Amino acid sequence: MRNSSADQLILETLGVQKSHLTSHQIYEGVHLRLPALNPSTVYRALDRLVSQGKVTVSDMGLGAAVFELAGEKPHHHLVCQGCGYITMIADDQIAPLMETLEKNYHYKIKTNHLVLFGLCEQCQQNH
Amino acid sequence: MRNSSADQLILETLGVQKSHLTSHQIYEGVHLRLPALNPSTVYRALDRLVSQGKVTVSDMGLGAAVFELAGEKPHHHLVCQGCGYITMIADDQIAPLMETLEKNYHYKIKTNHLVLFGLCEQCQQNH
DNA sequence: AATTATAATGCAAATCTTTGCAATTGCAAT
DNA sequence: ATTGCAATTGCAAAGATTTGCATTATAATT
Repeated sequence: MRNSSADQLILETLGVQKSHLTSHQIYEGVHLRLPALNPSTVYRALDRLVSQGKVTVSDMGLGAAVFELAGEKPHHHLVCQGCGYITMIADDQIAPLMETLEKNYHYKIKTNHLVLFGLCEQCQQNH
Repeated sequence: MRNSSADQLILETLGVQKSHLTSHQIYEGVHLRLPALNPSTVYRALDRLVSQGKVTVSDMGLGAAVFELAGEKPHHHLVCQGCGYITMIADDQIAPLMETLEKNYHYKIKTNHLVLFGLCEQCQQNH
């Protein structure tokens, strides 16, 4: 494992934007600052960072996975499959489960962003 | 919403294989039985089924999202980012959380497959 | 049965992502 | 400083997925 400039750029980009970025958005952002950088380099660097646990991925049902810095404050979402509305879930509700799992399975969980799909109250009725 | 033959084929394929299939694997499977079917039709049908809640998606860190029939018995995984080993999590451990969330947020949760990433006991030490 | 509105499909092009291989770079050991 | 090894990168090609638009099929209505 080596200190790569692509990795650095990606980490900075994620650090600045602090939002959920798709791989392509990341490529675009990095490309602005260093146009010479090849797409495949960016995609490969992203893979690396994820498997190193420095970056996390989640699927928010947007058609593409989204990335963010690992170590950001854990936060979670409910996504309604009826209307698309996204609700935040406080980490208080999730953290205890994570701790239980870590204890039961002797695991150190890195996932800091859960996305759960379902139907909101309204969309259950409109069914 | 209409009864489409592509949808039927996909549901049957998922029903037979009962495993986690990527969109491309699904396309291949369906293509075997009906070679005339266009890729874009399959991908669009898959989208449709997901947003209708008949099929669920999850990212297992394999580089591609995996699909399965909604309504299958809920099951969950821990994926180790060190060695890649996959541990099953009993639904007993997860179900209570889901119920709590459903109550607190008046939601009907459809996600039946959680995938959490982290480090197993060994890989924490080898760090 | 004919008509209409809407959903699903095919096709081709565009876009996004992955992969193989050769060239380059960074790091450590000499 | 030089050397050697392994990781990273660029490039080009292949592969996967999405999109726009015209066409076809479906279901409901008349």
